[in-house]
Amino acid sequence: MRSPAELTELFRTRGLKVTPQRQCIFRHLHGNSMHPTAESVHAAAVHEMPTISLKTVYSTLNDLAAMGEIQSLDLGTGSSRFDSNVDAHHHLVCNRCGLVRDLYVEAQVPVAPEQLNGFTPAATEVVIRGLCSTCSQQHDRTNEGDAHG
Amino acid sequence: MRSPAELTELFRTRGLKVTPQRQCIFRHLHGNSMHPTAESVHAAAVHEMPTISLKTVYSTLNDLAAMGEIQSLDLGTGSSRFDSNVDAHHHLVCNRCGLVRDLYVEAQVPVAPEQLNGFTPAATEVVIRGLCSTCSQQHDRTNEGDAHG
DNA sequence: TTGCTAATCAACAACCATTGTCGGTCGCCG
DNA sequence: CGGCGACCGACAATGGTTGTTGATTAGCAA
Repeated sequence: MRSPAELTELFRTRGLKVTPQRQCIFRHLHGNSMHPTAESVHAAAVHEMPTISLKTVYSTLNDLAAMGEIQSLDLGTGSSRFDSNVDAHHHLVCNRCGLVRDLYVEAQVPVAPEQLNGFTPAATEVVIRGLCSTCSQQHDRTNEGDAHG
Repeated sequence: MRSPAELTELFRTRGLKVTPQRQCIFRHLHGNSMHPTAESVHAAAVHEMPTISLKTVYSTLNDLAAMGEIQSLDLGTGSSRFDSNVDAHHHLVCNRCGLVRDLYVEAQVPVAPEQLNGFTPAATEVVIRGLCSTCSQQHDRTNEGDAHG
């Protein structure tokens, strides 16, 4: 996504006011590769602005997503995650802790035209599910423990 | 998924009772490639059993998914969809009407080990989003109309 | 056939993520 | 400076899903 300064410009151009709340959200998203939920953006923002409301966070995130400045992801982890990375990329998702990591890979999906059968593809999303490094190690230990039991 | 008869056996083996409700759900899932939601399974089942409850449908679907007989999909269409196809395959999803189609493709996702960085992959899901044939045509007409206005 | 027990039902409440509403206040920016 | 958009708090409402309760039904093993 663009820098907070650029987003400030963009919002002004669109007739949207650049409030401290929005700037706060811009800053928390910029360079953030954690794929935060609205809740966690709010939690982070509250440290700076104790009275910022979850509602404001949601609407600002939706505004940004509508402008294409961030991406809204539904990875089946219960709540939407917001990705400040708009480049073409895919995702690794931990089945245990829900961690999401960006994955830069050119996926080859050789779809024959007759398989499309009239379907017009627009975007290809690849999600690799598994266990993140932390959960992998915990899983190993769990297995060891089971083996002894 | 297996045939209703096989599922009947499986349920008995597991100590689960084979009720008319469950059999009705088995039948409606078998060979169904529509990726129905719990709601739509319920709607179909009600035609045969007017008093079958949505709750029963949910719990039976969850039982089947826990046994690996069907697959629960979250494709960002609002509600979970249940896929009676457990083979390795991917999905086409219509951005407009939410239609889901199976896609049999061997996706090549060349992930370098250093990209995994400790992540242990278990499954790769590919979702191609776009417009189904029906919505594609409607979209074309809409564009024509816009061009005239 | 009987009896245990799981399954089901209806009706309802609760959950979670998200959005809407409202009245009142604040403050961005032309 | 002033209009209007944004914000707040507080709350209700949505939609999908799960839990609860108490009564009834019925699968299936003995």
